[in-house]
Amino acid sequence: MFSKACEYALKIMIYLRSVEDRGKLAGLKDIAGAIDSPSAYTAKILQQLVRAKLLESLRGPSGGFKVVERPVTLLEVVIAIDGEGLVNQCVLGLKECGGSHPCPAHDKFAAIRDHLNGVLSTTYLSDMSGGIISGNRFLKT
Amino acid sequence: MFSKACEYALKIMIYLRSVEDRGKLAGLKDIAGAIDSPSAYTAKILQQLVRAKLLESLRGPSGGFKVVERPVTLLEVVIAIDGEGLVNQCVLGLKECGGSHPCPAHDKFAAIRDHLNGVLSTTYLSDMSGGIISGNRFLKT
DNA sequence: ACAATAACGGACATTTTTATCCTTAATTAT
DNA sequence: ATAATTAAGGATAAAAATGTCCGTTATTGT
Repeated sequence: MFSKACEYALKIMIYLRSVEDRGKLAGLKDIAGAIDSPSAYTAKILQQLVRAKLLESLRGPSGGFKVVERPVTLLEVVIAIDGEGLVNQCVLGLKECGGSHPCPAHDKFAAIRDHLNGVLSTTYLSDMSGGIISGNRFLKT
Repeated sequence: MFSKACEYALKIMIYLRSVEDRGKLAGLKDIAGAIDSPSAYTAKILQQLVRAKLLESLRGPSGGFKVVERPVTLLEVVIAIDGEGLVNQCVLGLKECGGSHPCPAHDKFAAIRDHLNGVLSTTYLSDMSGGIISGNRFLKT
């Protein structure tokens, strides 16, 4: 469904939201440990998220990353890493699908895409971070 | 959502079902033309579908491919090419997700997966082929 | 039997994704 | 100022997905 990079990105964002809820910020090693991801690759994804303006970074000792102030949806994270394909492209790969030129699966998958879109666009990082803080939800193993 | 190979596979199966509805069978070139896919790569996917027992092949002049007799669902095609990951793995990539060890997104995505699973497992090739035959639905451009 | 046809299968090539390494730049604390 | 720390960025490597090429095998029609 999502690329590996996007899975990491979602976990990063949820984790950072949970850290920030506790008034802290986290560095690369901390993050990679928390989500069990390869550190150097995680650094690349963090950079993408900073460029996409979903994260802010601070260099130097006691530096690290934190989520921007405004509420952030899962959809924003997915689009920042995987692009809009999942949410607006034909499942059979047709360039133009819909209107007078639909693929055979168009209607059934339009409903699924709407469902997915609905969840992604109305779920905020803050909806996910509570379970991490309370220890009822997990980001690894 | 699906790999390119799986997109091709779904188009192949729907196309072949529509051809067979008209009492014919189709060869590689015919198929690749109908779904606008690279011929050699398409051949590899056809082989996978034969091995998965979703297609039967006939060699020699007037040979080609046809869908097996029994009804085939979209889910069978997806699993044959992309495996069961989409349908039973955690969207955040957790090995174990659910029960006492769920990821933060578990519930919301379980619903989406159920929806997807429902559509894939109850939609048959024959449900898709009519639109191709009548020319109201398309497999390319 | 023979030639033509079409699927099969292995090897190879290209592209994309995932992952690592190492140097540079910025910031902090001493 | 200096040393330590941490993100940024470029180059490279490894793996997986996508795509191509070509010889082999089975089948058909003549």
